[in-house]
Amino acid sequence: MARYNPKSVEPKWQSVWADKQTFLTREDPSRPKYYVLEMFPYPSGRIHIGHVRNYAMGDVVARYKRARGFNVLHPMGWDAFGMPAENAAMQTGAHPRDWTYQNIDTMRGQLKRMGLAIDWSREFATCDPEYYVHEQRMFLEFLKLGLVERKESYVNWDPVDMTVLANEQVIDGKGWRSGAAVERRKLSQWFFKITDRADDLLSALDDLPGWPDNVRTMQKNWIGKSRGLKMSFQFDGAAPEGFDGLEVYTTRPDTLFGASFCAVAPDHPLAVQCAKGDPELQNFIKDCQSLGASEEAIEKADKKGYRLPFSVRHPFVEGETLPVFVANFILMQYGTGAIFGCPAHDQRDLDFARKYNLDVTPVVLPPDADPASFAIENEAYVGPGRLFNSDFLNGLSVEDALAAAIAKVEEMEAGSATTNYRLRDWGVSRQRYWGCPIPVIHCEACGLVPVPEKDLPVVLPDEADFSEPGNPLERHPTWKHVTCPSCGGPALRETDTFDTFVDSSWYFARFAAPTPEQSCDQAAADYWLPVDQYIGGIEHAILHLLYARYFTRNMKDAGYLSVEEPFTNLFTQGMVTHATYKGEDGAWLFPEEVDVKDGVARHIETGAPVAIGSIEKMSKSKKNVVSPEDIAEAYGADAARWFMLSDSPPERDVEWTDSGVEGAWRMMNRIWALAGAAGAVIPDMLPAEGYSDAGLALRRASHGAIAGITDDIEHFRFNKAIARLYEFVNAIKTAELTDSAADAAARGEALSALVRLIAPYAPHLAEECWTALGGAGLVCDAPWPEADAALLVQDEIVLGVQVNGKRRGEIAVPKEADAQAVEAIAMADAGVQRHIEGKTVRKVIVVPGRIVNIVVG
RNA sequence: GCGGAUGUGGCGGAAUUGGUAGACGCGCUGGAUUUAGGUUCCAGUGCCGCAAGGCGUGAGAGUUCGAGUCUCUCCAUCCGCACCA
Repeated sequence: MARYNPKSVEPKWQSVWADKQTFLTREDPSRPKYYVLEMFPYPSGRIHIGHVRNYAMGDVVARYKRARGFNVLHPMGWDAFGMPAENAAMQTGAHPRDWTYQNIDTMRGQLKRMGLAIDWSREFATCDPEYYVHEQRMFLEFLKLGLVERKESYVNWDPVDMTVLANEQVIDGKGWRSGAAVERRKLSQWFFKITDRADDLLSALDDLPGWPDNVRTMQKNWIGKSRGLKMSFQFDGAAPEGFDGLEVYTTRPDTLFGASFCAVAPDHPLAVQCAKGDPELQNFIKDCQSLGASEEAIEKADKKGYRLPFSVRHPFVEGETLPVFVANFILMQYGTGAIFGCPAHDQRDLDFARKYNLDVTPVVLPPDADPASFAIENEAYVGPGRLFNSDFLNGLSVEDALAAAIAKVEEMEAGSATTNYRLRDWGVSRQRYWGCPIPVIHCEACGLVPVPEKDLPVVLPDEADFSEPGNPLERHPTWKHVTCPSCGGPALRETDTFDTFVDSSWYFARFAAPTPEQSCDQAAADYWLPVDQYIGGIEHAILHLLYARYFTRNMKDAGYLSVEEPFTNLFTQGMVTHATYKGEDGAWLFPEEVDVKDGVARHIETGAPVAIGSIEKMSKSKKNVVSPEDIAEAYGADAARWFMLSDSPPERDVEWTDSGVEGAWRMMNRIWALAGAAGAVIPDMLPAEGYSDAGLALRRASHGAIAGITDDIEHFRFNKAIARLYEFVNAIKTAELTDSAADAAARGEALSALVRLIAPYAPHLAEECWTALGGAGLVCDAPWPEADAALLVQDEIVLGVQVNGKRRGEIAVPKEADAQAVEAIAMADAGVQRHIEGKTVRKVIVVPGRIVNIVVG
C-alpha cells in the first residue's frame, strides 16, 4: 500500500477534469441553477493563503451543490485595473498591462493547482477591452437615462497618488491606499447619482435575509437616513445680499424654544460671502479647513466660532433674536450646512455655548425631574421627557412635540419636513492611466459629446509616460486630441478613467454571459442571476457591496437585467492570521526563518533569540506570510484546503499553524489508508438484514454522518462538517465487523459515503479513493449520498440522571420506554440511589430522550 | 460618543426549542512498533483531590426542577461609523 502522494495525484486529476471539461457550464433550463461566486482577486502578483481559504469555501459550496443536482456556475476572473500596476510602472518601468497580465498568468496557474471546480472558459480581466467596452456603453446609457452627471464639487484629493478619492476611500482623513492626508479640492467630476437611490438601497436591505446582519447594519449606517425639518430663519434687519433667510436642517425641532444661536459651516456660501471683506474671517475659515478630519483632530478640536454681523429672528418668539456664527463643527456636506443650536439638548451646542457665553435653556424635562430645579451643567440632556419652557409645546412628549413643531413651521410656511442622507453621490473620475477610459469628448463648440457607439471601446494608448506622478493620459502627446463626433472640429478626449469600483460593480453579470462579446446576454442573465451565494471579505461590506447593489439597479433600468439585488446570500469569511517574528536587530522575520520550540523562538541560521509578536493578518510588510505553493508542495492542495476550513468557523479569523496543516495531512493519509486499500467494495445493493450489531452501528454512523455533514454544509459550518468527518473515519476504523456479506456491504456503504462526503474539501484525494473503491466515473459527478431516516434513530438511548440538578448517573433506556419506565430505571441506578438515600423524593422530571431530574428535599 | 459582535480546558473550537459542558482537532503525558524518526499505532488528558467528592463556560445577581444558552447590572476584547445637527 503506497503512501498517498499528492504531488502526482493532484496534477493527474486536474488534467482529467480539464480534459473532460468537467466544470464547463452552460445554461440548462431543465435543471435548477446555482451561482456561487467568490470576490474576484486583484492580480497583485501571487496567490496568498487568504485566497486559498476564500476559494476553498466557494469550492465546497460549488461541488456540494453540483452533487445535489444543481447546474452550478462557478467562474473566476481578475479585478485588474488599479494603482499597483501603475506604481510598478513608476518603480520598475514595466508597462502596467504587461505587469498585470503576467501576474494573472502566475496566479491562474497557482489557482489551478488548488483544484478548484471553476469554469475557466468564462475567465476575463477587467482590463480586457472586451470587458470594459460594455462598461463604457453602459455608462453612456446611464448618461442618457440621467443616472450619471458631471458636476463641480469639492473632492477628496490624494496628494501622493494625485487622484480623487470617493468618501468611502477616505479613512480617518487619509487616502485608503497611500495613507496620505487628504486635501479638499474643487474639480469637475463624473458622479453616479447613488443618492437618488438612497431610500431604495436602504429599505431593500430588509429584504436580504441571506445577508449577515452586521453588513446590513453597516450599510444602513452608511446611508444614514434621518428625518427632520428644513426651515428658514429670517434675518433681523437687513439681510445679507443674495440671502432670503438662513436655511437650517434639524432633527430636533421640538427643542426650538431652547435655541440660542445659529451657525454655518466654514464653506457655507454665507461665510464665503462675508469673508470677502473680512480678512479675520478669511483666516478663521482657513484655520478650520486646515484642521484635518482625522479622529484625533476631531476629538481634540475645540468648538470654535466666528460671530457674523447678523442676527436671525426666532420663528416662534416675537422679538427674540439669535446670533449667527461661522463654526468649525458644522459640515457643509450634511443637511444645509447650517444649524440652529440648542445647547441644553445637544452636547456640541453646549460646548459651544459655554465657550461663547450663550444662553442654555432646558426645554425637555426628564421623567421625575423637578422643573424648578432642573438645570444643565456640562452635559446636555438628550433623553426622553416632557417639554417645558416651550409655550405651545409645554407638556408634550418629545415625540409629540416634534410633530407639533413641524406642523407649526409648515403652517407658517417657514419650512417643511424632509429626509436627509449621509450618503453622498459616487464620484468615479480618477486621474489615472490604468483604468477604464470614460467615453466622452469635450468640444468647445458642442460641449460634452458622448463617444459614438461605433467608436467604442475607447482603448488606452499603448505608450505612456510613467516617470512622474499625475495622469499619464493627460500628458500623452496625441491621445486626447480628437475631432468632435458632432461638429468635426478639434476636441479633447476625457482623460479621466473610472474608479476601479465601477469595474467590480457588474462583473458578476458579465460572468453570466457565455461569450465576451456580450455584456449580459438577457436570457443567460435571467437564468443565472442573482448570484445565489457570494463569498468575500468583510472589508467590502460597504464599498463594493453597496456599489454593486446600486449598479445592478442601474443595469435593470437600462434593460440589461431583470434583478435589482445582485447577491441573494452573502457570506463574509474571516482572515488568515499568523504569529509575527522579530529578530534581535528589530527586523521582521519570515516564519520559515524561525524555529519555535516550547514557546521559545530562535533564528534557524544564527541561533539568535527571536521575539514572538502578536498574531495578525498576514501581510508582506510583517513577513508573517506562508506561501500556498510551499504548502501545496509539502502537503498537497487538499491538505491546505482541508486545514483552512477545519479549525475555525469560516466567518472567524483562523491562525495558520504548521501543526494544523500537518494534522490535515495526517487525515489525508488516514483516509487513503482506509479507502485506498479497501479494494472495489462499493456494494451494488445493500441487504435488508443480516448485519451484526457492529455492522448496524456502522450503518447508523454512515447515515448520521451524511445527515449531519449535509446540514453543516448547508449552513456554512465547514469546521463542524470536518469534525464529523473525523468522527466518521474513526467509526469506520474501529467498527468490529464480522466476515458476513452484509457487514462487508455496510463497510462498502460507509466508504462510498465517506469519499463522496470529503470530495468538496479534498477533491483530488476523493477521486483517487473513488477509483480505488471501484466507483463509477468521477466522484465529482457522483450524486450526494442520501441519509436513510430509518437509520438515524437509535434503539437505545443513553440518558443523564440528575439529582437536584446535578448529574449523578447515566442510564440506558429503550427508545420507546415511557416516562414511568424511565423513572423506574433512573431510581434504581446505583449512583442515583446514593444521593437520594434517606431523603424525600419531591418530584421527578422526565424529559423523553433528554434527561431525568430527581428533586429531593 | 453611537452601532454591531465576541468572551467556554494549555490552544482552535463543539454543545437543536433551556436538558449529560468540553464533540473533533492541535498540543501534552505514558506505552508499543521502527535501524532511526518530527512516522504509525494504543491509552490518558477541564481544574483541585490518593479517593469519596468538590469546583467549573469573563464577573455579579435573578428566573427555573434544571442556565454556556433566558433577564438585569458590570468588565474585557474586536470590528464599523463618527463634530451627520
